[in-house]
Formats: sequence, structure tokens, C-alpha cells
Amino acid sequence: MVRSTNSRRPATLASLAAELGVSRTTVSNAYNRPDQLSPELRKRVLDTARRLGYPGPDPVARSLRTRKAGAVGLLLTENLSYAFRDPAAVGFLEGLALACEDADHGLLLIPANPEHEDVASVHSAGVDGFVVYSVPDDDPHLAAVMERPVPTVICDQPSLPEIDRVGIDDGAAIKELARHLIELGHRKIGVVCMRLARTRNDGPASPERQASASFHVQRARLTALSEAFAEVGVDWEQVPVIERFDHTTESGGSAAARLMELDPEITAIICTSDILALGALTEVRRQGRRVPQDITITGFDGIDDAERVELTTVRQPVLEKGRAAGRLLLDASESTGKPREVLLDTQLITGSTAGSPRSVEERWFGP
Amino acid sequence: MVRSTNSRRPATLASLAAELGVSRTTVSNAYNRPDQLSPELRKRVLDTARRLGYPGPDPVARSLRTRKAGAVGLLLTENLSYAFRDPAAVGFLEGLALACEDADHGLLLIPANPEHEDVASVHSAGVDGFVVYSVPDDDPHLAAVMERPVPTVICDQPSLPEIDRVGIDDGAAIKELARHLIELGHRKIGVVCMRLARTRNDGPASPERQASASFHVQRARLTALSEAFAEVGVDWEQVPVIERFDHTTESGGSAAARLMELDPEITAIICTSDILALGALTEVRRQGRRVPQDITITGFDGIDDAERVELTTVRQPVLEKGRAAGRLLLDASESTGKPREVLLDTQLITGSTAGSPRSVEERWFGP
DNA sequence: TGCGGGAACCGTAACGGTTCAGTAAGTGTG
DNA sequence: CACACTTACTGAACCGTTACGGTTCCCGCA
Repeated sequence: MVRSTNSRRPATLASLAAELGVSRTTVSNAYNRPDQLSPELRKRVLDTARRLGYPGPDPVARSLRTRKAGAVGLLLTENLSYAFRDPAAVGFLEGLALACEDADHGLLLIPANPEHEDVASVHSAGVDGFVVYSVPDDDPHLAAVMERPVPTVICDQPSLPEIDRVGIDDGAAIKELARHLIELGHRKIGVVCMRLARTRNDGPASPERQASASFHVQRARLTALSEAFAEVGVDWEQVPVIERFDHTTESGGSAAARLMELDPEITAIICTSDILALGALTEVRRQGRRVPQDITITGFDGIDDAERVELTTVRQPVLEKGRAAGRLLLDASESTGKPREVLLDTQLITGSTAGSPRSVEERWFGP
Repeated sequence: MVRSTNSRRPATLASLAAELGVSRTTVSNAYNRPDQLSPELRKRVLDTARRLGYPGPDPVARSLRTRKAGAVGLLLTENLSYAFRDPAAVGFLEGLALACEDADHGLLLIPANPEHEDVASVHSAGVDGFVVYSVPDDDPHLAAVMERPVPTVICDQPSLPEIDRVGIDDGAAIKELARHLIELGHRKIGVVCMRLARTRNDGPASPERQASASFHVQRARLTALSEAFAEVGVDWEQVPVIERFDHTTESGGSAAARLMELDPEITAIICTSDILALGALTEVRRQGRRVPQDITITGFDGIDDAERVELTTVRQPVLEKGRAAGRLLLDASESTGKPREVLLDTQLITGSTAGSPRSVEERWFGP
């Protein structure tokens, strides 16, 4: 492709102005304020631009001057590619993309490896604002975002006093699920949860670790579960909670196995995500147990695959969360100075993976 | 959050330098070239920066000077949110994200509504290069990208002489599928394809329209199909081809219905994507026909859902495509000046949705 | 003929950095 | 002690654009 006629250095607005014998302002106006110059001159400018291979005002220089980048930065705690592997994250992204599109903004995915403390990518992101999706309280990338003098919206976690936030009532949502299980008669349960801190821990999570978890959402869900079961006299200290660092079905499977090994008498496995629950489901069946006759399994999120297997779970509006986050960020008009919070509704989905526990006798001798 | 101690305007590198009584260069070096100043001074600079609430060098200003943005732009022909709804696109994105991550670059999704001719978003994208994913030959956004003086890689379509490209051998891939069907004995077939041009056309696509399609990939696949079937004496003019603008299962279903209405004697429906094929499958079964006993259905792409229903299809390495595109763009080292082309392998997946057609007698009277 | 007013265009000063060619002081060497 | 070399820092140019506050010119109108 021929990109410029004769100059070695690419044409700039200034060189174009020189060629035309007009001021830079006029050339700039030709692109940005057509009403500020005569149609003839404008045509002449544009024609000459084409002839010189001038691609129009440089976006970076323009951004510098106008103080806007026309893009929203997205920070998430996982590897970038993870965002496309987790259905809930994909849903969130879709919603966020919709909001960006409406406001004619780009969406910049910021590479932020959770293993690395390297925060340079946050510092070098040319964006008008950040959306932070579900990161731990002490995430260094989050700290870097907070230093940037641009608006920020956090989705899910953490919950910071001065920052706009979009989320759900995690406690209330999982409590509804817990009460459902309690009504069905479950008293001996096990829990599989996602990572509670930035440090890897694949195994039991002590009550202390649960309480001090740096992932706000997981903490809230575990606390709510403990409260719900405390109401019917279950001692939370005795409830095994298995933590998994990687959010995969394999993790869910191995955690479920561990749980059943730890306490063979549990009648239900509550997972804090559908992905984990799907893994648990597979593992439990692999071991020859029937669901829900032998054991109950529940998830959280309401992803498509969960619906397919009729998982009992809590549906949260992932797409809406993304859209709300984007709108919050881009609707500066609504910004009153006070931090805003959007809490979206969730819905208990009673599938076919939860049922009444059979008595021990039944379990041994059949119904 | 308190962002600066006392100044109304946010701190800049210059104001920080003034406060410290050192040159701007020194402050810049404190961030970018720690070896260029004494550790004590550097610490003093960084401490003062924190005190003044200086967030570090402005990314946009830096980009302007260094001529690099640290981001890759992605242009796709559909609404941004579509990218997250189509499994093949999601796979591509995942691969591209991986490559970007490796090179420590961000990934900027550019809003480019196919309905609008507005290319401002392309002009205002501050990126070091573009990846263009599957757009029509005459896409105005593509034209805008080509004007920008940055490297570009196109995935799938169009195929331009001077531009790096990643893709598959669409013709060869679908020919293998076609020969499989031919071996099974299919001679009367129907085709469902994706949009052939930017103008909406939901219905039969004439051979002329097929040949002049502005979507290179669809054109290649149709051409290859016609060649393969010509080899066994099938007159392509008689083969009904139904085009659908929207790439959804609903489109696939209605197109399949149309096809069977147009020619009830067809024994196979070849779809140019899995999404369309899944829709066709549902529709055909809804009409009470059995697959593959009564009719054969095939797809293209090899998405997870296709595997789940054992669709006969062609698997293409979508993730690898994304990764290859990213690498091609970011590995300037390899750039020899000549345009590069990466063709990835595909694989015929023989599922359970393709079988031998039964004779007309069999169809009416049973085997 | 004088004058108000809009249309069309211009000059300068940012915007916030990075880079490169210095300069001055300190260090080691024969 | 002269000389080269290193360390630590500086000044000015430059990146490409837009914002702001003009100036010039021409037309209509009294």
C-alpha cells in the first residue's frame, strides 16, 4: 500500500497546513468543526490530505489535548484469556460492551496477571475510566487504578466506601438458597468455594481464613451460609469448607471428592459457583452416587450449562451487571458526587439437583 | 479518596519537578530509567510524588512521545457484544488475548456498528496495530483501518494482497466435508450460509450473488462446494442456497425450513456454521424428521455445543487463529516486508448427524 | 459614509511527557 | 598531575493536536 506520496516521514496536520498555506487550526477545523470553514476550503483540505496520505488527526495527540481517550479500561483479576473462558465473565463482558457501544467508547482489556505485581499495564492504559471486575481487596492492580485520576466503577468486589459499585446482595441471595436446602431437611452440609485470598490454598479453609478472606463476595456468601445454618442449630465450625484456587470444573470435582472423604455423611454440597458445581456433579456421579437422591448439589451464577443440567442454583444477571457498570461509568451526568451503588436482583432456581436427604437407614437399605 | 494534597489541578511531572527543585528529565528518569539517578534522589522523587498525589507519567502524553500505545485494536464486523455471543468469536478472542498478554499489550475492542458508516471510532483508537476479524471486502471500517499508518493483520477475510493474514483453507476444508457426504451417497443437497454481503438478504442466494459475495470466506466455501459436487455431476444451479443475515440458531432453523419447503427431496443440509446447523437440527427434528435417518445435517467451526450434539462438522482452531493473529502483529521481528500468511489446519469431525440417504421408497415405506 | 455583525481564518499557548546532547563533579590510572 | 572515564543531573527540542481569543473582510443598513 502506498501511504504517502513522497515524504519519508508521515504527513501531519502541520505539514498538511503548510502544503495548503493555511493555518493548522483550519485543518483541524476541517476535521472537527466543518462549520468553521467554507465548504470549498474544506474539500481542498480533505483532498490534499488524501493526496498526501494524511490519515487524519492522530488519535493519541488528540487525546492528549482533549483529555479524553474514548475508551474504558477493564481490569479483572484473572489472566485476560480467562475472561473468555468463564461464562459468567463472558456475560459480564457482553453487557459492558453493550454499554460502551451505546456511548461510542472502546473497551480496553488490560493485561493484569494475578501472579505478577507488575502494575505498569494499568499505568499505561489510555482510558477515560476503569471498570474493575471482581478483584481481591488487596489487589495491587486495583491500587494502581485508584491512583489514576479517572472515574472508576467496581463490579462485585471489593466494596470501597468512595467508589461506585455494581453488584448483587450476595448474602441475601445465598441465604435464600440455604433456606431452601434447610427446608428440604439438610443439616450436614459441605461447601466448595472459590479462592479466598491471593495466596494459593487448595484445601480446607478454617473459619479464620473464611472471615479474613480478601475476596469480599466469597466472604459474604460464607458468612450468610453460616448465619442461615446457625438459625437451625448447625455449628459452622463443624461444616467443612474446601477452597479452590483455580476456578474450573476439575477444581469443583476434586473439592467435592475431598469433602465426601472428609465427612461421608454430608447430604449436600453447596458450591459458590456453577462451574465448581458442575465439576462436583460429575465427580459425585462418577463415584456412583445419584443426585439428588444420594446427595444434593447446588451452584451459583445461573450460567447456560447449569440450566442444561437443571442445576439448583442462584441466577444473577451477569449481562445486566456489565451494562450497569458501563452506564454508571459513562453517565457522568448522573454523578452527584456521592458514590452510587447498584444492586441487582437475583433469583433462586430450583433445579433437579437438590432434594430431601434420605435418612441414614434409607441410604444404606434403600427407600 | 484524597488524590492530591492541596493543588486544585492534578499534579504533573513538571509540577513535581518544580516542587523538588530538579529537572523534568530527572523525574522522568525516576520512573523510566532508575539507573540514571541516585537511589536517594529517586526515593525522594517517588515519595514526593505520593505526597502530591502524582499518579505517575500520563499514559497518553507518553504514548504521543514514544509513539507506542501498548495496545492492539480489534475490529470486527458485528456489534461489539456479538463477539461475546458467538462461541467461535469468543475462542478467537481468547487466543488473541493470550497473545496480547504475552506481549504485555492491552486489547482494545473497537465499537463498529455494521449498520453505520461512522468510522470515527477507528480514527480515534490509540493503538499500535489492528487485528481485523472477518469483515466484508467493502467494509468502510476496514478502509479506515487501512489508512492508519500502523501494522494490520486480518483474520479470515478479506484476503488483501499486501496485508498479513491468518486463516484456514476454507475451500479444502469444506471440500473434505462435501466428499464425505458424497461418499455417503448424497446428491440432492441444500445449503444454508451466512450473509454474503453487507445488504440484508434473507432468502435464496442466486449463483450470481454467491459469486459476487463480499464475504470472502462464504464465497470460498460455496465455490468449493459447487466444485466438489460438480465432480459427481450435480448441477449447482439446481442446488438451493439459503442466505441468512443474522448469525443465530433461529436463522438456521428458519433457513432449514425454507430449504425443505423449496425442495422436499433434499437428503442433506450443509450449513456454513455450527450455529446455523444447530438451529437447522432443532427445526428438522421439530418437524418430526430423524437425523440422520431422514436427513443429514452438517456444520462448520467445531464449537463445544456442536460436539455435545455430535454434529458432523469441520473443526477449525479458533483459539489458535486468535493467537496467531496476535503474534503476527506483535512480532515485528519476523516482519520481512513481504506480507505473511498463516494457514491453520482443519479437521473433519464425523459425528452422528450425517448418514447415508435412504432411497425414496425407504423414506416412504421404512427400511 | 459609517458602522454593526457574522463568516472565515489565524497565532499562540498549552496538553504532559521523553530524548538527546550536553555539563560539572567525582574517580581511577599511569 | 594530567587524562580519560563514570556518575548525576540539566536544558531545550520535540511528539501532533486542539482551545482560546483574536483579526480581517465583506455585506447590509441607516
